[in-house]
Amino acid sequence: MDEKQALSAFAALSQETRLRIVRLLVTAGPEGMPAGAIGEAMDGASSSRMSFHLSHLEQSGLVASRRDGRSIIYSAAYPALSGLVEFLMRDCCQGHPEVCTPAVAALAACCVSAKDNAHA
Amino acid sequence: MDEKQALSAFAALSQETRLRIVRLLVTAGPEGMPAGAIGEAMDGASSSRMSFHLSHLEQSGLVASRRDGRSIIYSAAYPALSGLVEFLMRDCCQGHPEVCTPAVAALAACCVSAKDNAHA
DNA sequence: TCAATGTCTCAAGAGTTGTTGAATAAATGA
DNA sequence: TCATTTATTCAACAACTCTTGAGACATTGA
Repeated sequence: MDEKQALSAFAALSQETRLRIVRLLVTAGPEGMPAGAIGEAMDGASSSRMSFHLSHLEQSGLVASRRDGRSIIYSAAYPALSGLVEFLMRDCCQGHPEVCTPAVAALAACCVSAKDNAHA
Repeated sequence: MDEKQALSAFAALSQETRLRIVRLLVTAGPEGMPAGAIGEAMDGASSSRMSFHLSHLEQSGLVASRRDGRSIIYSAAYPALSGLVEFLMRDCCQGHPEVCTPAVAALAACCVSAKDNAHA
């Protein structure tokens, strides 16, 4: 993740519909969802509007797509999300570890019950 | 951190100058830096331009300011950054813990040498 | 009090972004 | 082949964002 990619990702996430799509896909898991189903979840947004936002997200690298019959399935690009988090907090510890451990703890909290390798 | 705050924070981070300011302040530590010094670090951006971006960042909650004599000192709002990371990845584990542990690991990597409470 | 320093505010203009509706394209099944 | 379903592309327009330059405000030291 370089600055250019991070800027594109943050721009993608700074729009209400797109942020909701990303969060929906994050919880939907690796299998993803077809564009139509995502559109319905966005209080029935028009197809051209969905297409605009989905392609914006795909170009930013935050989601991936694949065709399945007539549908196009979109899914969260988890490595890109990890990379963005890492980019944002990179160098946060330069002499001040107390500053970023809360961020780690907050993020780790959602994984703790499942696995305990957060410090790997 | 709610959706509105997250949108504002992502919008703030989606602009090159502002992203650089945030990363500069993150590494600068809690003491922060005066506006003028930040401007010099942004290849000498004009004072009105810096003021525009700094107040944008302050409104989004990502940085804080305080006056010190003639200078105004800006510093990173670390809790807001933690909150944003947490918001972005919230619910990432719903049945798929393998999906977010890389993000935790990436973030924890920068803290590991200092402290080992990343799983707290 | 006055000049200098550091920063903010404001208005104007160029550029960018998001929505809409109509048209297009790809895949499927009758 | 033809109608249907699913999704994309395009042009136009309104709304928003960023930069610039001029001016104003707050603080300090002479």
